[in-house]
Amino acid sequence: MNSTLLAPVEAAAAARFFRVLGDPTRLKILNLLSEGEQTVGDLVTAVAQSQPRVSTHLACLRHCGFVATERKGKEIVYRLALEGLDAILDRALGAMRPISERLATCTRIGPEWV
Amino acid sequence: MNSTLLAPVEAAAAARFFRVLGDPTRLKILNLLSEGEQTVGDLVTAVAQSQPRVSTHLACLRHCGFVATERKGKEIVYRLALEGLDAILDRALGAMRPISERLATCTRIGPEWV
DNA sequence: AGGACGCATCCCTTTAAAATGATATCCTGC
DNA sequence: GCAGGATATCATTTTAAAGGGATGCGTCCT
Repeated sequence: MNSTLLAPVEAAAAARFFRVLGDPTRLKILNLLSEGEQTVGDLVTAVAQSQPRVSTHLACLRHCGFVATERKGKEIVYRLALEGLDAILDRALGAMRPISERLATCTRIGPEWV
Repeated sequence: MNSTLLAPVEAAAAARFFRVLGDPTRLKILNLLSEGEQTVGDLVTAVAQSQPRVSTHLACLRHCGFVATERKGKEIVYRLALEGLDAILDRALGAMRPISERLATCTRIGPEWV
C-alpha cells in the first residue's frame, strides 16, 4: 500500500504537522472551526481559556497555515484553511479507539508511563 | 459531516495520539514498521540513532499501544498494533502538502515563528 | 557457570513548548 | 483626537519531553 519510505525532511515536516495537532486546545479550536468560522471571542468562550493563551494557539495555527483570518470590523474571524483536516480528525478518532484508554491515562510521554 | 464536537476527554486523548505521532523518529519507526516487523537492531540502524534513544521511543509507542512486541530468541520484534495508521499517515502527507514549506521551516512552536 | 549480545531502564542535562500576566496595537464610534 | 473593546505580542516562569550515557537484565552459546 504505502511503499514510500519517509524521507528525513518529510518526517520532520510531518512530525511538526502532527505536533501542531498534538495539543487539546488547538484540537478543540480546529474542531470548532470545522463547524464554521468564528471570532476570537467566540473561541475564547468556547474553549474556556484566557484570551492571550487562545491567541497564541491561534497564532501557531495561523503561522503554520492551518487557519486563515479576516478582519471584520473590530473582530477577527478565523476559518480553516486546510482541506482534509476533518477527514484526518475523523480517521484519527476512529483509529485511536482501541487505545483511547491508554492515551487518556498516559499523561506524560517518557518515564512514569502507566 | 462531522457534527460531533470534541468533548474535553476526547480532545485530550486525541491530542496525545497526535503528540505521539509528532516526533520525526517515532514517525520513521512507524513508517518502517508499516513495511513489516523489525527487530530493535534493525530500527536502530535504519533511523541512525543511539540504541537507548530508539528504545525509549519504542517504549513510548508500546505503552501507548501503537506497536506490539514479541521476543524471538535474543531479539525482540516490533510490529504495528493499530489499524488504519497507514491511512492516517497517507492522508496527513496529502493534507499537509500546501503547508509543507511552512512546516519545514517552522522549527519551533511559539515565538520566533517564521 | 560465565561471557557476549540485544534490549530496556535509569539518571542527568538540555531544549522546547505551555501557562500566565502585563502591555502594545488596531479598529470603531463619538 | 480620544475612549473602549477586541486581539496580538512580549517577558517570564513552569513543565514536558528530547538527548546522552551508564547500567541492569534476560537469552544464547560454549
